[in-house]
This record gives sequence, structure tokens and C-alpha cells, in this order.
Amino acid sequence: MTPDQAPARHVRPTLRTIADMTGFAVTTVSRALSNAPQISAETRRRVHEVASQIGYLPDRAAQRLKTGRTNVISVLLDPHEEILGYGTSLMLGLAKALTDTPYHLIVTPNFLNDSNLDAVRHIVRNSMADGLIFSRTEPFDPRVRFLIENDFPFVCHGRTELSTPHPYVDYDNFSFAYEATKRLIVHGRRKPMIILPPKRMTFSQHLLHGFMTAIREAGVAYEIPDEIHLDSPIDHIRDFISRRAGEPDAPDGFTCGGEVSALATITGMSDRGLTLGLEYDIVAKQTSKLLVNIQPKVETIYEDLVDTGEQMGHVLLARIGGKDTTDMQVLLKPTVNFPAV
Amino acid sequence: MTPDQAPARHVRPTLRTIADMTGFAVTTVSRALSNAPQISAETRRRVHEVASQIGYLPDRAAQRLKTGRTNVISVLLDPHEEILGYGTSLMLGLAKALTDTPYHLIVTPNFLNDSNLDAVRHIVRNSMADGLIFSRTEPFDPRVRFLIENDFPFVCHGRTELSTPHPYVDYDNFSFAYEATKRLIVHGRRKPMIILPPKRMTFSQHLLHGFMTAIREAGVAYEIPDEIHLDSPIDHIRDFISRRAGEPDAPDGFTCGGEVSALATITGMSDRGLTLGLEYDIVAKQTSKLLVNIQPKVETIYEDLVDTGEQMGHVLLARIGGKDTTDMQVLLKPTVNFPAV
DNA sequence: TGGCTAATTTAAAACGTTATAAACACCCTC
DNA sequence: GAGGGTGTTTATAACGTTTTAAATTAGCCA
Repeated sequence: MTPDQAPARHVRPTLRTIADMTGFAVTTVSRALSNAPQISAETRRRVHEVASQIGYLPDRAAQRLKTGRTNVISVLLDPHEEILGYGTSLMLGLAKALTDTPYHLIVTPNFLNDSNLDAVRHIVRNSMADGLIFSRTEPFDPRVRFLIENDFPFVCHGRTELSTPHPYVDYDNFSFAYEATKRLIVHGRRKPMIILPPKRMTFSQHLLHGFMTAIREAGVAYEIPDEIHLDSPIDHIRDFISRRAGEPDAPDGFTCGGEVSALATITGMSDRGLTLGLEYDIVAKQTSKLLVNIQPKVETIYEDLVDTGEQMGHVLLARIGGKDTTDMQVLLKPTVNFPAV
Repeated sequence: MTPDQAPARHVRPTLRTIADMTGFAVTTVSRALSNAPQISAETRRRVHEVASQIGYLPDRAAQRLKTGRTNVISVLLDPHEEILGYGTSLMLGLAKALTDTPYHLIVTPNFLNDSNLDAVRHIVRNSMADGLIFSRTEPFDPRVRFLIENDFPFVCHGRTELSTPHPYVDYDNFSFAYEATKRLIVHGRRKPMIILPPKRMTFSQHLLHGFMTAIREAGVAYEIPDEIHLDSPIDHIRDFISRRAGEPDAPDGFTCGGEVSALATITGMSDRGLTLGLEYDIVAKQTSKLLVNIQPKVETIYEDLVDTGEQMGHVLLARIGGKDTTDMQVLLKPTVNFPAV
């Protein structure tokens, strides 16, 4: 536009700048800054001093070009993760773990409605990142399989059933569903229902298993709806619950895998004139402050997504650093402390 | 770990690869791919052909090093934006606008609780991005001021009162509050209350103005709470509403700037035995599917955050491209279509 | 003093791209 | 056939870093 009055942008200091100021060679400066062992202590001190004085920061592009490392962590974001800040919480935790590392967080949203395998392929093939973060794993997740095959660092939120062990951070959904359902039964409920994620997700099985264990131990009736799941449109859930509540043998307790489904359940039941804590109970998984503050009568078990993100960050950094991958499997236990009935 | 059996990573094609395959020089290939005018049509065709055949993708690091352009758009994310997928929706829209451009979206969360001016300074000074996206603007926003001074491309969600015009995308919060409050009055409400964002945000003034205009036109009573705002903890809002509803001259209508505050209001009122649509009404700003599906009786006016993000993306691209900046100001009008009373 | 080793520093090349300036081929004109 | 375009291609040099290999210095002993 106005090339003659180009703004005198602050000229960024480079290794050359420090070299000229100290009298050392560029190589020496580079070495000193990366704390290479062959540099004398005095030189190292002096170089660091000058560097921080002039606010030197290495040029990411040059480093990346030379080393092949991108210093980028890519987060695959699913459209389902929009609601209630799932993605944002996870990223907040990730960012926390990545503070004071050279890594940047770049987010790749998935527009298609199916798996983001293509995005994974693209990132690996064109080396757009040093590591990958994603969630909503399936038992034989093709993304996990692909990444293992290509020896590409990643951590997923959720487990698989693949025989090769791989890094993951997961929430103990078995315990959640088990404790939640037991709690319903303690409240005297005799026919719990569980609202599950879509069947193809791994953690659907975990939840189901926990639910059924509690059911069998108590020997009560139960119900597992086929028509709805956690990703269903909210009004579908609400309408289904409402309809079901009007039929015979209606459930009187709900184990909800998410806050949104719990809210939808409350509305659906309320449409039938039924009140929470009176005619029925809910125990839900809580990931935000929303539900408990809107409906204090609902009981919840907390899953800390910020912490999850932070753990994932640490594991991924270790994996990128080349550490042994076998014990990189974190299962976060829910802490249950219900008040006495 | 196992350096002797390093995986034979796919060797990425470069300009050199194409040059060798076609017999042209590297420069020619580079030119052909960037559609420089001095390259003959036939050469251009041949080069493009080979490039797409072998799946050539330019090395971002090399481009960035050479050109100084980062091809990165940085999004500053505020902790307040976690709830209800504000950030995620915006980013989804941004990503949409950035499809088929070389730009990547990198997110910089703000851990501190105040302005992210430091992050802005850091990004500009160390040229970490070609453009900046942020929200929650204040009338004399220091970030905007800094960016204008340094001639750095940015688009913010929200306006300022700075004299220098700058690119922004904003929602017409005046119209929202005006229409919402008018609607309450149409419902026969005689003392509307509005729940505003923190006073220092620009759009707080816009909302207030719209609210007061509707109030004055109708000549009804009104109330503006000092104790709570949209960023208050949810239970504060709920408790305040509940307490206020038990005092004399309680409000009978609520203009809510967000879904969460609307839900908190409903709960607070319900604690007093008051029912929505019967003893009081709410008109809220809707940015997700949550509220309407949970509480179909609440009336809402929609703000499309994905669209907002997309618009911001387009504006930012134009700004980076050096286009004239004076008419880069988008004000998104709410579409109001309430059912007949 | 010369020669060997260890410690420290350095020059030069490279990563893949684009910008600058020069070269080449071709056609036209006088 | 020499001079002068024009249209197209090319060699070379950067951008800022790290890596490889070589050079320098110092320390030590014979």
C-alpha cells in the first residue's frame, strides 16, 4: 500500500547480533544458549547475559527448518466437543503443561462428521506437528493404529482395545458408572437407567460395565435406552425421557454421562410433573460448574478436564522426548464423596 | 531409543524433487507454483501436474524463514470464554474462513485473570503471527491501541471508543437488548431487569442503552442489579435472583445477556415457587442449543458465533492482504422473530 | 623446545524456500 | 549480420539456525 513509509519494525536480534556483541562466533553462541557441554562456563554465562539483555528469542522457522522439529502440538477438535467447553478445558490444561516449553498448540477442527483420520494422515505425512492430541477413541481406533504404525507421538483421551500398548489418559468411567448407579440404589431407586455415549466409543463399554456391575450386585431392574445417546440432540433426549416417564415400568433413577443429558432429563421428567429428589434421582458426570449450580439437587461425580489436558501434555512431552512408552497410561480415578443419605 | 532401526520415514518431496523430475531449475518450479506471470503456460501446467502427482506441499518453515510471513493467526482465549463453547464456536468459524488458505490457527490461552496485553506484546514483538483475533473489548482497549500503534493486523470481537477506526466484528447488542426488553413489555411485564456483563466491557454500554431505550419508550419501571454480572459465579446469580424475588417490588421480566445467566435466573425464581411464563418472563441471548432445548419456554434471540468467527476470518485476511481498513467494520444484526403473543 | 592431548572455539555447509540479477533463446529491424 | 528487444529460464545469494569437521589454544610431559 504505502511502501515508501513502511513502519520501522523493530529489528529482531539473531544469533549474529549476540555474536557481534560478544565477539564470539555464531556457532559458539548457539552452543552456549543450548548449554552444550563443550562451552566454557564463563562463555556460557556471558552469552546468556547478553541474550536475555537484548531479549533474544530463537527464530522458530529457522530452528524448524534446520532440525526438522516443528515444536508444534496439534489438537484435533471434534464438533461434538463444542458444548460446555470440553475442548477449551482440555486445551487450557494442555497449554498449562506446555508453558516454558517451545511447544505451541495448534488446533485442527474437524468439519466432517466422521473420524478425523484424514487430518491425522495429513499431519503425519506433511510433518505439520511433533505430536498429536485427540479424543473420543474407539476400540479399534484407526487413528491410533495409523499413528502406531508410523511411530508418530500422540496421546489420546480414552483407551482402545488394540494389542499394542500406547499412551493414553483416560477417566475411569467404569468406577464412575458403578459409583453413580450404586448411589441411585442407596437412594432407594429400583430401576436405574443409564444414558450412554454412542456405542462405538470405547468408554461406552466402560460405562455400561460399571452400570451393570452395580445393577447385578443389588439385583434391581434396569433399562438401557437404544433411542438416545449422549450426542443426541438435546430435545430428543428430553422428549424421549418425557415419553418414557409416561409409560409403565418407568425408570426412577438416571446415571448420566454428561451434564447436558442430565439437564435434558430433568426437563423431560418435569414435563410429566415429576420432581428430582422426590420421584426420581440423577447422578451425573460433572465437567463444568454449570449443572450443579443450576440444579443443586442433582448429585455429581467430577471429571477434571483441565487436569486431564495437563496430564496429556506431560505424557506427550515424555513420548516426544523418546521415553519408554509402556507405562504411559494414565487412568484418572473419580473421587466420590456423597453426603450421607 | 532404537537408532539402528529408525523408521524409514516417507521422504518429503521438495522443489528440488520437482525440478529433477521435470528438468527445470528450482527457481522456475517455485515461480510456476506461485503462478508468476513470466512463466510460460506450458511450463506452469507441467510443474503443477507433477507437483500434485507426487503430493508436493511447500515447507512452511522454509517459506516462513525466507518471507518473514508466519502464515499463522493467533487467537487469544480468555478463561471466561470457556463456558458453553464460546471459544470453540468462534474458532470453528475462523477455521472455516481459513480453509484453503495457508493460515493456521494457533491458540494462546490467557491464564492470568486480567487483560492479555502481555500476550499481544509478545506475539507482535517476536512476530509469532501474521494476525490476531481476540474478544471482550473495552472502550479504550489497550490491546487495540497497541496493535494500531504497531500497525499489526487484527480483528476483535467487539467495538472500542478509540478515535482511530479499526477492524472489528460485533453483534448489535443494542438491538438485542432493545428487542428483548420490548418483548418482555409486550408480555405485560412492568418491571424488567437486565443482567449485564462487567461494566468495563464495551458491549455492556450497548446492552444498557438498548434496554433503557425500550424502558423509556414504554414508560415502565426497571432495575439494574449492581451485585451480579454475566461473569459472576452461577450460584451468585441464582442466589441473588432468589433473594430479590422475595423482596418488595421484585422484577417480573429479565433480559439476559447469556444462556447461563438465564438458567441461573430460572432456578433462582423457581426456588421462590415462581414459574417462567406465568409470574415472569425471560428473553435471553442464545449462542448454543442448550438453553432452548432445556427450557423451551424461554424466549431467545440468536447470536451466531460460528458465523461471527467466519466473518472475523475474512476481515482479518483482507487486512493482512493490505486492503483499505476503513470499512472493515461488521455489525451483525440480530434477526428477531417471536411468535405472536 | 617440540609434540601430544584435551578443552574450547570456529568456519563452512546445510535445511527448503524466495528475491535479485543475470543469462539465454528467439525474433525483429536496419 | 550486428544490435536490440521480449519472453522465458537460471545461477546465486540470502533468511537464521544447527551440525560436521576442522582449527586454535592451553596444558602437560619428555
